[in-house]
Amino acid sequence: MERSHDSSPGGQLRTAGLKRTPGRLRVLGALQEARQPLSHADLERVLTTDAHQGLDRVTLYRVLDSLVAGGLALKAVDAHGVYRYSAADARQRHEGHLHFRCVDCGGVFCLDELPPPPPKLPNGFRLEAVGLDVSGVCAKCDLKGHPKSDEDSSDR
Amino acid sequence: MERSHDSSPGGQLRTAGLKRTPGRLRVLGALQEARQPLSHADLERVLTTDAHQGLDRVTLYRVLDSLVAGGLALKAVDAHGVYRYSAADARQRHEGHLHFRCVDCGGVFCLDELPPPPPKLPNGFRLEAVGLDVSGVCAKCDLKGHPKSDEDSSDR
DNA sequence: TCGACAATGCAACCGTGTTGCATTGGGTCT
DNA sequence: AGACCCAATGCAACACGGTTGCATTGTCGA
Ligand SMILES: [Mn+2]
Ligand SMILES: [Mn+2]
Ligand SMILES: [Zn+2]
Ligand SMILES: [Zn+2]
Repeated sequence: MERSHDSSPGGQLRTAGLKRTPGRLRVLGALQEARQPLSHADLERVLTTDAHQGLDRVTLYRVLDSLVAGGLALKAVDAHGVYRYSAADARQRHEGHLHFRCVDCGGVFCLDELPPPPPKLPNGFRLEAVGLDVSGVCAKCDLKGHPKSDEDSSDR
Repeated sequence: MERSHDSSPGGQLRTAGLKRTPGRLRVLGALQEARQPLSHADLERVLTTDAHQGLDRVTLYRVLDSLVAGGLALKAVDAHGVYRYSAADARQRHEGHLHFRCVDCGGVFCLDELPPPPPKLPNGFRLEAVGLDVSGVCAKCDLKGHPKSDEDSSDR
């Protein structure tokens, strides 16, 4: 039985014109399960189970490249300068509202607020993206003590 | 002659409680001259002249850390995952309006538009920063040919 | 002027991401 | 099913940004 519009990982790969390999299936599945964008390192961890051993480092990078090229995944830099990947369709479900990122625990929370209207640009300028980064400390992390003058404001 | 509120690099270092060393003076000066945020590599280039040889790589990183810690410089990740630094007071002059970043040439342009109002947060959440990232292609880069289906959309 | 302690230089290291190349394996055609 | 082609994989080596440890130098206050 074969549906022409298959929304399973396999069908999505076929639709995108990508070969359906074990690695791509597992990575795409992991991205769709994930509740936040995952880094390469995250994916190596989540793909290494008792059952399967993880992909080769380089292969994972190339799998991610192919998913991005095929429009099945999105790639963005996080606050530490590391690329994070998310399933494209998962991203669509978070298009109509803003998000808050906790700088302490890294958690991402959906807000009940609309994205800002696109700004007016000078003549000849072409707008491609408007990203609003709302960040701070979430309720749980705010309770767990903020030792007056936060000594541990280290990055990377 | 010594003013208590000295806005020169030397005075700013003193006010911030940082030792006034040649490296810090030159780096802070370079950041204040700069018209865009500079990366570590940018600074190595701009600090290496016929007159002076550049600081040691590691020292430059530590100088930048100290300026950030002292509140004299700001640190942010660019689209390629590289840290860029700007003088804090230079940044203040760009607080009342938005900016547009060209993803092609990297240029930053001031927009005649106000920052968005801070969003409402769930109870217990503490807002620390709201960053609006407006990006696309500037007028000059848009002219210089976009070969229909942009083959060169490579990152990093 | 002297001494304490911060800042520097140098070497070694780490994590992320890339490139080259030989080998494997998916998809397709017969 | 079998054969073929080229994309996908694994492995080694590399590039680059950024960090750590430690001995030496220099700032600044006593
Ligand atoms: Mn959401
Ligand atoms: Mn401006
Ligand atoms: Zn949190
Ligand atoms: Zn441009």
